[in-house]
Amino acid sequence: MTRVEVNHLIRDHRALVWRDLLGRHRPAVRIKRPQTLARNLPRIFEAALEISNRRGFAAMTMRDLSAETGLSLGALYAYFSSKDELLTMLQETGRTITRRVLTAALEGVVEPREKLRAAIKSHLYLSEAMRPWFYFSYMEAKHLGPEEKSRAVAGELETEKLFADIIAAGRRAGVFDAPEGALTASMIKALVQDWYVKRAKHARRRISVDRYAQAVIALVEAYLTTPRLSEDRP
Amino acid sequence: MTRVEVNHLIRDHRALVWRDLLGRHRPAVRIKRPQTLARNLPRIFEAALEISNRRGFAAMTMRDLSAETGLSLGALYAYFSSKDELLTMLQETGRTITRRVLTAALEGVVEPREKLRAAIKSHLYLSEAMRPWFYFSYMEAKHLGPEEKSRAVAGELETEKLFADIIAAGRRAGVFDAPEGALTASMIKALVQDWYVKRAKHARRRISVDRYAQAVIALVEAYLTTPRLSEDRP
DNA sequence: GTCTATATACGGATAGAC
DNA sequence: GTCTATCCGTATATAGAC
Repeated sequence: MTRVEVNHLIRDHRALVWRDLLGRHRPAVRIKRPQTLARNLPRIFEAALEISNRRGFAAMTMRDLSAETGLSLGALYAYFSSKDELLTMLQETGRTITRRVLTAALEGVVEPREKLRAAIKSHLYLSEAMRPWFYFSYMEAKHLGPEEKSRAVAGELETEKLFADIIAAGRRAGVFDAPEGALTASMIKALVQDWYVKRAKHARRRISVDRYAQAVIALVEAYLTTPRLSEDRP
Repeated sequence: MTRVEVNHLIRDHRALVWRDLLGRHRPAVRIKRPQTLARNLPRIFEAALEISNRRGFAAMTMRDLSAETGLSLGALYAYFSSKDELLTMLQETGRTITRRVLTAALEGVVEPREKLRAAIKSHLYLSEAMRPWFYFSYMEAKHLGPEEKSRAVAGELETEKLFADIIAAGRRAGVFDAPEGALTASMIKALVQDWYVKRAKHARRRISVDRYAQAVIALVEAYLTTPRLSEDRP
């Protein structure tokens, strides 16, 4: 799974994700012409992510968004019914695309070592291609309403389970020695998240996404394939 | 380094941290009697952390804080001059105590393996004892003003450098094989942060801090002590 | 569809009595 | 030191013209 392949998957799925999104928010979106929507909604989303990721969603005012997009306050409210709904729409987009692309990226890969590598890489490449969305989802998840928050948590666990299932399969196949499979999956997820949450730091150090991916893979594989020694302390 | 020892260190240093803090904010704090300060300021801080960690600092209103502490709006402003200064005070407290306790915890430990284990454990135990502060520092760091933000970043890097220095020393001593020392340090930090950022998840799974510490240590030691194979892909 | 102008409410912060 | 009452700015959201 290369960066280019992941980017192709993103392109393939993006249109479907937008359609899903609009389907779920029909009454709020008062714009009728698909062309207008396609021209402005992505700009609104990008601007909202940019401002929110700098100062936080709560601190972003509709006037900021208006200035950044070039649309008036009144116009903005034709694309969503409230600031809160904008938050929900943004979160949904990130979650949906993550699920779709990751599923597609792993289709057909069966050998556990290969599959684990592919899962780590495609997650990293995906987060690289859509960094603002990932960062936003991570930082603003707790500001969601109860039902949206529980969807966000479910999405997180789904991704984590993907790693856990690969490790479990590897154990059954005898290629992994994993005394803490679920915990290892959770640690992999933490490492992947750190890539996009601390993006600026890694960039300053000139760490490329491929080098980071290799480091994570090497770390995890050393753990999963080292014969466990019983001298390890309790 | 046990949990109990870390808790003792926290207790020993707490008073000094408070004094530092008040020294730096003298003009803003209008409360004169130390007793009154000692009774109310901790309550204000706890309440602020509790509300902020649930809904975000920006979304916390002074009226919320007033309700939660039982102090009136007017009274609150005798303890700090603005909501922004409250944010700064909260951040400073967490940073200062982290630096002091971690330094004290590693005093006298020299053997690299031992030292790395002690650093991981004491960081985890510390974050466990002061979870609200750690979570708050992590989530709200980006909402700080420029000079406070750069202090926060410096604090992060200081902690990370602590891990990096131990790994470098271990490499010189021949006990660690670390092709990516700095990156490994950054990954350890990410894993430690995940402990307190995703606290609820770990609690739900009944993962104790000791079990988590063991998993992180085992993961990292497997990587740092496995002879590197050149068959690893580029 | 998009604009300007505005209703309405809520937030941070202060004044001044006790 | 703490309270109540209030100032003043700014936020979200809407009305209605174009």
